[in-house]
Amino acid sequence: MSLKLYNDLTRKKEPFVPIVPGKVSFYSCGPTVYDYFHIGNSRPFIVFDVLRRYLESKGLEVNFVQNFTDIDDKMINRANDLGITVNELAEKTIQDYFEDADALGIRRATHYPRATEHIENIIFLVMTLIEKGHAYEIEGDVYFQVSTFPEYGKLSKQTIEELQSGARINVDERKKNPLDFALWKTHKPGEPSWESPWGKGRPGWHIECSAMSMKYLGETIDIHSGGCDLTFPHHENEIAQAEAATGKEFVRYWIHNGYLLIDKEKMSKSLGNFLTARAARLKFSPLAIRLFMLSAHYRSPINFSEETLEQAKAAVERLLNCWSDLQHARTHRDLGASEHSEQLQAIERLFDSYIEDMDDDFNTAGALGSVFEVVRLANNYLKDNLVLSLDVLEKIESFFKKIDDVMGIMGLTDNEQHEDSSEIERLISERNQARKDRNYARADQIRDELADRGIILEDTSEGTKWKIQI
RNA sequence: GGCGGCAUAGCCAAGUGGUAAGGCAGAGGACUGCAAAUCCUUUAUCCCCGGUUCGAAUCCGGGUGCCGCCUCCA
Repeated sequence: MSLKLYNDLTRKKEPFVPIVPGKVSFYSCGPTVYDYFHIGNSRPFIVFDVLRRYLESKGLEVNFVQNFTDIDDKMINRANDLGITVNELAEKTIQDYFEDADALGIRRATHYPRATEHIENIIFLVMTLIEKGHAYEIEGDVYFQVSTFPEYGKLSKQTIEELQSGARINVDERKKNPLDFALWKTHKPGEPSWESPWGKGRPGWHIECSAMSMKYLGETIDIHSGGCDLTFPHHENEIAQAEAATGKEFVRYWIHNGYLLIDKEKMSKSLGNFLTARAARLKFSPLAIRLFMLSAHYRSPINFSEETLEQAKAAVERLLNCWSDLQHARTHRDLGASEHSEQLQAIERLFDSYIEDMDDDFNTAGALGSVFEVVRLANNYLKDNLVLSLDVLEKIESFFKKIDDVMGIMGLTDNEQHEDSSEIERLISERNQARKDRNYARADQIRDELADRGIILEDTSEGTKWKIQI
């Protein structure tokens, strides 16, 4: 059993075989840091975080690189609007990025290269392309000449001619071909610029990813990911730049996530129909947002709505309730050495099924099915057996820990519980004494106080359970 | 015009040849100081038409509808 990934380059599912056994080089296109990222932007961050974690769970060492685009038109315009420098804007936005990404359980990448810190690498790459006849300079601008790269269009499955016929852009008359794209842009007054062989200027957008990917991961890497709207032109151009320069294959597996829609429309800043990830995570729990993102296949469009998020939240609560019931049972039930091999085998089968789905092009929605089947198994097990097998309990707990370590939907590993459980237990005892004394006013008071702290109490036939509200 | 995706129960969503996972909501039941919460059980023949096949949601042809890329965009 091994991982298969849908490769957009071949439009087929292919067995994933890393270049270097045991290691994975993974470049994921990151944000342009001019504003908070919105919940649509967070889809690739979350799903590729999960893919990265899954690879690691298989024992692979993943070198995960995500860039920050910190110089382009949007950066310049926004900085001007705010009356700050482009660098100040970048610093502030990157800080905000980490605040939101961390809160959403997105693990830190191995490297976060920024375009402005790799100007030398970029210039060197542009020089190489000029030397090799793939690029030309006009009045301080440098363009990539697509006609010199016959494979141009191989990712978007279009020929240069087909791409031209559909072009809607206003053609810059100086370019040799409308599809030629800027590698270097000449300096304009009031814009940040760097010295280069072509005068002062700044890099084009696409070149940074090629340059930084090669710097941190090598000329040929395993995986390059991004939103499907980056397929053309961004990733097509990255391929052209890198492969024209090195003569080697740039990326083995290209993977793209589908859009997040809102009211059936693409969520985007230009349409103005966006919700920032910050607002979303404050309104819904990060765990619910993650489960929502994983509830559909990563390549399918997914519709964001109040209703779908509430559904995800309820699903997370089901997981968490099961977990807290298991913890309660551990301390309140007899743990006999009784044989429950049927359960053990069933859990193993469900874990295999989870792996099978994840291995099949990262089918998180299918994998979640197995997760919830374990929930039902666990609930039934607790319901049907007064004396529990420690083996079974540990097997179930281990299952949840493993899937949570990859999906991050239960907060078992990343969100440490900061509540003082002994304090809570003490209040619960006090409340139960009050209940025995029929002092329900005091009992309810304690329950309300804990509720204010986000602790939910549940009275059951085997005592009072507590859990944290998400 | 070119390229591509999608259509499965009230909602979300797996499933690519053998009579449809899972989640949410709903209904019934259990538990309970009322309540809440929780748990259990339960709910579909897969957009339409035609074809291939012993057998199709799953393959082929046609149709309808929705969406995306070809311009900055995750």
